[in-house]
Amino acid sequence: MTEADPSAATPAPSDFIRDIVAQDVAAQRHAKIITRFPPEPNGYLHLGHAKSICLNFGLARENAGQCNLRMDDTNPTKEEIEYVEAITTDVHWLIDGWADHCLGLKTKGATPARTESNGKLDYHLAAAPVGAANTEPFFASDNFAPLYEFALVLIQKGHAYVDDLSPKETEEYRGAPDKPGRNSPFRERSVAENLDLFQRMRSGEFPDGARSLRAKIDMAAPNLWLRDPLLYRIRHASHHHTGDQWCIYPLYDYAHCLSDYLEGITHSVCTLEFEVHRPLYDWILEKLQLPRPLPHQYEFAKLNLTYTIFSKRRLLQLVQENLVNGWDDPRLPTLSGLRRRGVPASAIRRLATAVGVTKYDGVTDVAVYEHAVREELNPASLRRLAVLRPIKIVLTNIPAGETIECLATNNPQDEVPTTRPVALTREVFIESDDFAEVPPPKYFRLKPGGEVRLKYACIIKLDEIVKDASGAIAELRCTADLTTRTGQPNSDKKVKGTIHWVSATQCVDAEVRLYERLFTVAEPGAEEDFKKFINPHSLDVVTAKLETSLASATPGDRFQFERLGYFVPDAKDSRPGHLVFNRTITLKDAWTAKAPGGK
RNA sequence: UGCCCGAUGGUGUAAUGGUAGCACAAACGACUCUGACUCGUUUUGUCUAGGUUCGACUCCUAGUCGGGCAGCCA
Repeated sequence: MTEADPSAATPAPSDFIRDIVAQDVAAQRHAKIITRFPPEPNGYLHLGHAKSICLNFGLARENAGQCNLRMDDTNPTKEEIEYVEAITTDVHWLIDGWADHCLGLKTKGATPARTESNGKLDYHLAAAPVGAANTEPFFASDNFAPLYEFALVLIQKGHAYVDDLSPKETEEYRGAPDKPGRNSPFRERSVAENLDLFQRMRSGEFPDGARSLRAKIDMAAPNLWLRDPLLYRIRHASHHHTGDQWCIYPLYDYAHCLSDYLEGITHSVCTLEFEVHRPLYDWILEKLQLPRPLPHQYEFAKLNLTYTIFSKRRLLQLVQENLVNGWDDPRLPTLSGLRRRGVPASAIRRLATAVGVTKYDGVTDVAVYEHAVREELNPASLRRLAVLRPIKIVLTNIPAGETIECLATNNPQDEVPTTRPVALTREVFIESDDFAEVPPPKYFRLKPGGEVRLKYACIIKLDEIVKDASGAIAELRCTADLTTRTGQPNSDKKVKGTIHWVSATQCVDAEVRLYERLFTVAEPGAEEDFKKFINPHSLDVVTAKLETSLASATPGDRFQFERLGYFVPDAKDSRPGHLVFNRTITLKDAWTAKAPGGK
C-alpha cells in the first residue's frame, strides 16, 4: 500500500510552537531537538492524541530531531499492559513512513544511568539508536529510582517535607481560589525527620494515605498548584511495569518534569489544561539545581470535533457498557477504530495539518476531518461496482446465459488508468435508490419510461415494472441499447443519469457495514448525559452484491464502490467465502442532501 | 468576588505596525459514462470602548464574553 505524504510536497506547517523551536534552533540552544509523546496507558489513543503525536513527531522530523514515546504510568491503579501495547501499535501505525526515523525508544529494561554532569551527580537515559533491536517505549515508572533520589535531595535542601495530614485535611488546608490556604502543622519538620519518614514511607511502614511528600512552596500562592503540592503518595498497589517494587508513587507534576529532564527533552509540549502547572514544572527543576539544560513546557489547545466524543472517561463508558463493540469499533474516534474502518494514517496527519496549532480552544467541524479522509482515499482507491440494496433488472433483449464483457476503469485518477472486465448479463442488480416509480423533480436515475446508463456498459430503457402479489417490486424489465457500449456507434449518446450495477448471475455476496455518526448532535459532550445523543442508526448491516473481482479482496486493500463511498475489508471478520466490508466514508453527495425525502 | 489563558467570516486558521488571505462548509455555474473528482463565481469576518501612531487584527488601558485551575488523576 502506498500512501502519499502530503507534508513531503507541502511546506511544513507553521505555528507558534514551531516558531519557538525554530528560534531555539537558530540560536543553537540545543544539540538536538527532542520532544516526547507521553500518554497515560489507561485507555486507547484517539484523534485528539493524534494531533499531539503529529505535533511532537512533526517538530522532531522538521528539525532532524527525535520524539520519545513515553508511558506516563505513575498511577498503578489505572494503568494496564493492554493499553501499553495498544498505544505502541497505534503510534507506530500513525507515524509509519513519515516520522518513524525520529521515534525515540529505549533499550528494553534500561533505566536512567547514574552519571556525573559538570561535576555533579546526575541521571540520564538516552534513546537507543533508531532501528535497534530489543527496544521498548520509555516509561515514567522506569525513573522511579532516580526520582526517589531527587526527592531526597529536595528534602535535604529544605524544599520538601513529609506531611501527616489526611487527604481530606489536605483539601481543607489548601483553601480556595479566592482564599489562601493554611500551613500544615507538619510543615516545619527537620530535614532529618523528613528524611527518616520518607524512607519509611518507601519501605512500606505506613498505610495508603497516611502520609505524603509535599513541596514546600507557598500555601497562600494565587496559583493553587503552588500551595505545597503533593509529590508522592502511598499506594500499596501492584504496578503493571514495576510490579511490587514500590509502594510510594510520584504524582504527575513531580514525575513529568523530571522524566523530561532524564530523557533530555528540550521541548515538552502539552495541552492547555497544564498551563497552570508550568510554574510548578519549572520550580521543581530549578530547586534541584540540575547540571544539564532544563526542558521547557509549552501548551496548545487540544482537538475538538463536532459529533465526536474524545473524553477517555466517556469512551471507556461506551466500551464497557457495550454501546459499541470494543475500543476498535469503527464508529469510535480511536486510532484502532479508525484504522479498522479504513482511514489511512496519512489522512489523520492531513487533518492535524489542517486544524493547526493554537491556544484557542475551539471546535472543529467534523467536515474538515471527512474532507481529509476523502482527499487521501480518492487517489488511492480502486473503483469497483457493488450494489448495497439490490433490485433486479431484466434486460429482455439479452439472452439468458450470454455474457457481454465490459471494461471498467480501475481508477480514473491514475495518470494511465487501467481497466478490468466486468460481466453484463440478462439479469443485473441496481441500487434501489436508483429507481423511483414516482420520481422527485430533477431525478436523473431510472424512472418509468426513462433511460439511464449502466456505467461501463450501455444505456437501458425501462419498459415494465413487475410487482409481486403484495405490490412490492419484483423486477424491472428493460431494453439494453447495445449500440451505446464503448466502441459502438452510439457510445457517445448522452443521458442524464449513470448508475452502478452488478450482474445478478456473476457476483459475490458480502456483509457490508455502513456507519453513520455515533451522535446525533454537534456537541454530544456538552451535557453530562451524552448517551441520550447516541445515534440509533450508527450501524447498518446489509448484504450486498459485488462484482466478482472483489472475491479476493484482503484487509489492506482500499476500494471505492462507485457512487457509494470508500470501503475496506474488515481486518477482523472478513475472510474468503465470507467477505465483510466497512464503509470508511461516503462520497460527497450534492444530491441526497437536498433531494425531497433525502436523508 | 483569586490566578492563568484566549477572542479574526458558519467552522478552523494566516497576516508578528503597512492591501485582512487560506482551507472546510454553504450557494450558483461549467464539465462529467461516479449527482464523485476537477474548474469557475459568490456570500459571510478583526468582541466592545477609549488611547498611541501617518497608519492598529497587531501595541497600551478599561471592559465584555469564553475556557482552565481548589484529585493523594494525568
